[in-house]
This record gives sequence, C-alpha cells and structure tokens, in this order.
Amino acid sequence: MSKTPALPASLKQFLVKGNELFLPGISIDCVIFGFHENTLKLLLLDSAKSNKWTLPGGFVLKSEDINDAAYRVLLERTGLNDIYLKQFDVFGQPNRTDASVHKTTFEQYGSKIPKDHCMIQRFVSVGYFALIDYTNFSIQNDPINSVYDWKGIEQVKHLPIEHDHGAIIQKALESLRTQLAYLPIGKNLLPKKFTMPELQKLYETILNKPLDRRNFQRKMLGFGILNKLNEARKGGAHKSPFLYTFNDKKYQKALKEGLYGSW
Amino acid sequence: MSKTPALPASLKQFLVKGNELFLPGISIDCVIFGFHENTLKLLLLDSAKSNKWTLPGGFVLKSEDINDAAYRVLLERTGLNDIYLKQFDVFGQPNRTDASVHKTTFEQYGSKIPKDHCMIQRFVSVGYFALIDYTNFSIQNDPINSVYDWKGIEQVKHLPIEHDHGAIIQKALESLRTQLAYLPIGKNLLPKKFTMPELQKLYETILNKPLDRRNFQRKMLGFGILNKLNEARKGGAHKSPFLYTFNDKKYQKALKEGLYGSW
DNA sequence: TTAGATTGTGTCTGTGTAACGCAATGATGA
DNA sequence: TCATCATTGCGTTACACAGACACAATCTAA
Repeated sequence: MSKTPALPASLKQFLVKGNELFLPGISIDCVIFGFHENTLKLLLLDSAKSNKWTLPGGFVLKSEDINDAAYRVLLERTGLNDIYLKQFDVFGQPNRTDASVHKTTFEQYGSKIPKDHCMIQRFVSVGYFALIDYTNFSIQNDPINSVYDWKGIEQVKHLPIEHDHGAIIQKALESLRTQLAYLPIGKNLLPKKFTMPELQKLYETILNKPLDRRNFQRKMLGFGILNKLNEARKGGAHKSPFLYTFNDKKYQKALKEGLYGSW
Repeated sequence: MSKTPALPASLKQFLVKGNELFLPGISIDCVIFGFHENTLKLLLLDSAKSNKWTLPGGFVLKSEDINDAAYRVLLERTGLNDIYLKQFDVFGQPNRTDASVHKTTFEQYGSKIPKDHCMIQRFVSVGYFALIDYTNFSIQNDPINSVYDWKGIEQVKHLPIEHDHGAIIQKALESLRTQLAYLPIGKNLLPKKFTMPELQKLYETILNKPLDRRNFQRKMLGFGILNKLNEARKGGAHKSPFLYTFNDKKYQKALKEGLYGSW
C-alpha cells in the first residue's frame, strides 16, 4: 500500500502552477458520511507519513464557483460523482493547518515546495459534508493519499487527526443533527431499497438516541414520502421486513417544509 | 453629507499595506438586523458614488481568526461593540463583486489602487449576521461610506444594492427564519424591558405571518425564560401591557434545545 | 362618562406524541 | 416436525399541545 508513486499530474500542476491557477488562502474540506452496519461512518484518508487521518480536500480555481470546486474536489479525490454535498461552516483560525504536512506530502514524491508557494500560506477552509450510499460505493484510489478507510463516528474521536479536521468533523456532525429535518439523509445514505428498521436505525444513530419502533413507522408513513414495495428483505433470522423506496417528488417537497416532529 | 474627506487612516493602510496585512481573496460582510416600529430593519451603507447600498464589510488580518475579524470589522465600520454575530454562509461565485466599485471608492479620496493590489482580485466573502438593539443604538459615521440608514426588509428588495449583497441579505433572512428556534433574537433585537405584544410582533415580522396573541403568550411563558416585572408600559392609548425581561440562564439553556414549537 | 382598542386570562377541541399490547412471521434447534 | 424466540406489522389509550375563540379588565381620547 505504501509504494512511492510518481508525482501525480494534479499534484504536479498544483506545485508548478498553484499560485497561478488557484485562489490563495482558501481550501475546501469534505466530510463524507456513509451508513453501514447500523453505524454512521466517515471516509478518511491516511496521510501516509504523518500517520494521521485527514479529510479529502482541495483548492478553488481562480474562476470557479466555490460550490463547483467542492464537487470537483470530491470527484478528483474519491471518484465520487453526483453526490449530495452541502456547505456547513467555515474554519478560519489562523493556525488551523500545519504547513509541514504539505511538505511531507510532496517529499513522498521527491518534490519540494517553493517558498513563495500559496500552499505554505494560511488557509481558510470551507467545510462541506457529503451523504453517500455506502452499499453502492467503490472508491478509486486517491491520487494524494493512497490509503483510505471508513471509520465509525465514535471511533473517530480516538484516532489521530490531521490539522483541525477533528473539529471540522464534529461540527459537521452537529450540523447534520440540527438540520436533520431538512436534509435528504434517507435518500442519500441508504440504498435505493431499504426497510423500515434500517431507516429507523439511521435516524437513531444520527440522533444518538433510541426511538419507538411503532411511533417511528407511523410518523414516517404519515409524511407520505415512502413507497411500500411488495417485496421483503429475505435472509434475516426473523420476520422479513417490507422494502420501501422514496417517493422523490414528495420527499423533496416535504423537506422544504422540514420533516416536522420532535425527533 | 457628501463632503470629500481625507483618505481615512484605515483605508490608507489598506491601500499601502493591503497585500501585506490582509489575507488575499477573503472578505467579510455583515448583515445587521434591528427591530423598530414593528419592522425588521437592516443597516445599510450608501457607497456614495455608485448610489447603491452596501453591507458593511472588511478583510481579515493575516494572523487573525476569521470570527475575530468579523467583530473587528463591525466595530471599525459601525462603532458597534459586544454584539451578537453569527456566520451564516459563504459566497464564492467568481464574479460576485464588481472591482470597479473599489476604484470608485478610492477615487473619492483622490487615490488610485495599484494594479497588483489584492483588492482587485476575486473575493470569497463570509457572511455574518448581527442582531442589535435598535433603541440602544447610535452609530459613529462609517469611515468609508459616510451615509448609512436603516431600511425595512420589504423596502430592501426595491433598492439598488451593490455587488451580490442583495443575495447575501436574502440568505441572511432565510437563515434567520430557519434557525429561529436556536437564536437569541428576543434578547438581542429588543430592549432590555419589553412587552409581550412587542415580542410577538418581532416573531411575526421575522416569520412573516400573524400569530394568535393568546397562544403566543401561553407558549412563551411555557418556556420559562421570561421574568414578569411589576411594571407596565405606560403612555400607550390602551391597556398598559406588562413588561418582561429575559431570564438569561434559562434562555441560553432553552435555546440549546431549541424553542420547540411549530412556529 | 363613554367609546374603542388593546391586554390579561380561561376554555374547548382536534391533532400528534408517547407508551404499550398483541398477533404474525421466519429461522433455529430440540 | 414443532416449539422457541427475536423481530416485524398493526392497533389502542392517555396525555400534552396547538389552534380557535370568549370575556372581563384596563387605559386614553373625545
């Protein structure tokens, strides 16, 4: 896993033309959420040398909308396309990043960063969170950090995290919780077909508290955003639960008003 | 009002040392809300030459936290201190600002901007909104734009607004509305002592819909965040309403959970 | 003194939430 | 094969709260 590849094209371009191509002082960090085995998970990259985990991030082209940049960064670093992305906060502490990390990254490839390069400067980072379907996910190796892994949100607290990315993750989680009623979490974090218990577990893990099975079902059905299928999830050790899909139109409409309720 | 003052110290410093002192490519814009005569108002500055209204804004010092910068900018440009400020969004479209405006500003003072000055570059702006007590407000003249005024939020739509500040204002309003349950709007937008009808009018204007007098009172009292005083607001043409203050401790605590309810 | 508008307080009703019961299902193991 | 057992599907009851409205009390102006 820890080979020493040639300097990737994107990195080389950044090294040589960084000052010319990118906006100075601004970066983007993506907190990527997935849901698997009743756990909310984060996609983290291992910045090999420092042995710390980082968020996939990048920079903004000089004439690029910052939201477009976020989608591009996500695509370039994970291969993920057509993903739900939402800006949630800005991180602007003066010493939030450790410039030496960038040096280490480039030294991996035997390259050095020019002293006047904008990369060495302070960065204000715009945080985005992404919601993706874990089951339908396959990452192509990140061009910068070859190792990636999913980590449970509880587990993350005990991992070494690069820069202030730990704080960014916590803030992302907080935003996810407080904006829950307005976010298409079900649609984006679950597979196309899912069961009511699965949907419930998703809400329970995000809210970090148990919910009553029967009330949850009544409430969800009450929103009128689900299509009940004539199939059941076979193979479990117990009664087979029905499968559902989202009624996209009604889901979108309901989210605008917010999925009202005292979660 | 439209005298031609000498180049203010802050502007001169920015002109000469801008590239050295400030982070390039990042600016701050403040949407300042006040409440007066049953209307939600915005504090706008008149950028004299272009005859358009702008938000008070500024830049971030190279070793300054971006939140600190927001407080500093607010203080420098309005004299306001110790104000509730909250970051609400980032505006990163490539052509969101019109660089010629800056030129005009400096030409007012007979100065020119060097061609390589960071001010001419594209800016990503971080939006903050401020909540202030209109009745306890007195502004010192802004060093850059001498004319300021409060404008009702309905009125703003029909005014000429500089850059994308119109969109920023709309987004600030939207954030104010959706986060209503978590924001100390009463505490910050009203005078220390206030009546129940005044508090209700505040909520009504922010939500842009009428609320039932009796239900509103019952609900508000139910939160247990108000102290009922043994005074009444005299002088009105009708029955004197009681005065209230906030119980700060309980208010803070209640806001963390959110003032639950179907506003 | 009265009229008129506004405020303080109380009541009723429908809806939604919380809490819990019970039968049906499906794999497992005796 | 059949009993066991966790899980799912569907239902019921009690209670809190929101919405709608009634009525008395208060204050100023005419």
